[in-house]
Amino acid sequence: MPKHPSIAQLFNEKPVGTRVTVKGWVRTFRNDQFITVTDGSTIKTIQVVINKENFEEDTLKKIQTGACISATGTLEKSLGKGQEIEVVCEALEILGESDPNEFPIQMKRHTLEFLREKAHLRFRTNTFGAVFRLRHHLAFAIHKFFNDRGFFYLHSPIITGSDAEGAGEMFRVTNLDLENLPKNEKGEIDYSQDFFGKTTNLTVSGQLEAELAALALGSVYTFGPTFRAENSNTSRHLAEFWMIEPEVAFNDIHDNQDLAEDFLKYCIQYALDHAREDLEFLQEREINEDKLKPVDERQSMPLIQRLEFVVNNQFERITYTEAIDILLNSSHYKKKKFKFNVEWGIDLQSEHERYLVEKHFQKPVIITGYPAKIKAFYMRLNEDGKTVAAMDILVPGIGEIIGGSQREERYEVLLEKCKAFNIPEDHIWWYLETRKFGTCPHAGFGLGFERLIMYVTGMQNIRDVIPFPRTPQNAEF
RNA sequence: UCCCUAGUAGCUCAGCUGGUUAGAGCACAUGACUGUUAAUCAUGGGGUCCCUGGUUCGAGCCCAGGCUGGGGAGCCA
Repeated sequence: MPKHPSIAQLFNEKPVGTRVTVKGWVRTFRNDQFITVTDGSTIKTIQVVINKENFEEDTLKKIQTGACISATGTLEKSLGKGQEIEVVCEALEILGESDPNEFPIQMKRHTLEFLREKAHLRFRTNTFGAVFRLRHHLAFAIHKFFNDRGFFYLHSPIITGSDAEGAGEMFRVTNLDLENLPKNEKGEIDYSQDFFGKTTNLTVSGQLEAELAALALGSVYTFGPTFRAENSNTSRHLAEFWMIEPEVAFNDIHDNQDLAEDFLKYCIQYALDHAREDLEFLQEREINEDKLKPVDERQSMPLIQRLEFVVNNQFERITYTEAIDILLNSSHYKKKKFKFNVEWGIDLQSEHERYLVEKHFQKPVIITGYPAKIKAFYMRLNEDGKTVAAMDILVPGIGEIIGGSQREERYEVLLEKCKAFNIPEDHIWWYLETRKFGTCPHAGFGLGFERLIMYVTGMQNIRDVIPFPRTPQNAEF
């Protein structure tokens, strides 16, 4: 514990009449008398009141927006209207100056795009303070949810020798001298001289490893960084993001849906219970930002109401085949408003998913039973022989937030799928072996952590919910 | 990667049909005021109009190419 109380503590305990020290950063200095200070412990700021007669002019000059100060004085009930308590300052120390001509964060509206370029300082703003406090609470909620249910936290490798994860383009990991690559007799690059004696990459998914662990420990989850070298330039994709992947032995696709729905609701409820003030701030922010937008682009429900709606309503559960029927029978389809064709066998396009979630059901939807051809090789083939026990959870505003499946546990069927998907057996021999030695039904899913944070905070761009976003052509900071 | 769109002061933006010395609010500096709430009032400083080239008597404005940001699509979480 720091020797001084945080601003959050001061507001919780309100030790009026006692001598306290506040340390934090100056937001504004009004009237040569009132310093608004934030220390990040809460969205709230505390007002430090000074009598300028009592302080050196040099000190007063250094009370600038962005400066770090330590103020000691008596905590009093505020005489002003804007706040309940304030510190009547007796001693003031400037811990770190901030040249106002250079400090870019002002007490005014900044665009998120501008703040993205100041990622090292944007933590100081209300918005990013709220977002990153929520990010913490959600991470904690995830661990608590799984821990309370007897799951074990599995650390899947970040550097992987497997190139069959099948989830996307990978980043190569090497310590070969790129200016002078070793070659074999055929003139090819000799990867046997690389650090691991073979080609290695950053992981695109911990799922296969999680399956190995689940078939021994029962219920496990991973929660770690994941990397995709795809040239995706959207507000929903990152090259480096954090993913949660539970995997449960003996669960089928229905258990998997129950787990995913419980999980999402738990995390959202946890945020509502533990970060209410931050959510209220973000809700206000969203309402104000919406005023600048055309009416049809505004949120139909305020943030907190949206979150409570998800917590209090059953997710809609439909099959892919039913989804296609709904789309085909929609007036939207009959008026030819979809850009992409709708027929059984297509991969659902963003516009289709959005229609189902935002127009038709207006709540989270779980779609199961996708055509085998458009889903990954490890998903369990259904009795009909053409669909798999896959599930996607779609939420309004974000689209797909969770993708999962019951895994193919039957050795022979999995071998066939490997052939059909051109996955060499010797690349995943270890994965196949779990189906030879005591295989069992099991299921799991993957959740993009940043997408959950987007949904809970209402932030529209994924670059604003991770401290230092990694996207194509951008790895600043 | 494809489509659309934007780039003017530190920030957010305006800038007419191509026409004289490029504007506002905020921020900043100086002063006044002193229980303020993004305080207020007065005065002041501050510009590679994204870059390169072109058209023109004349380009912030028109044209071409590029760079960067944003939105959408694809891929996906």
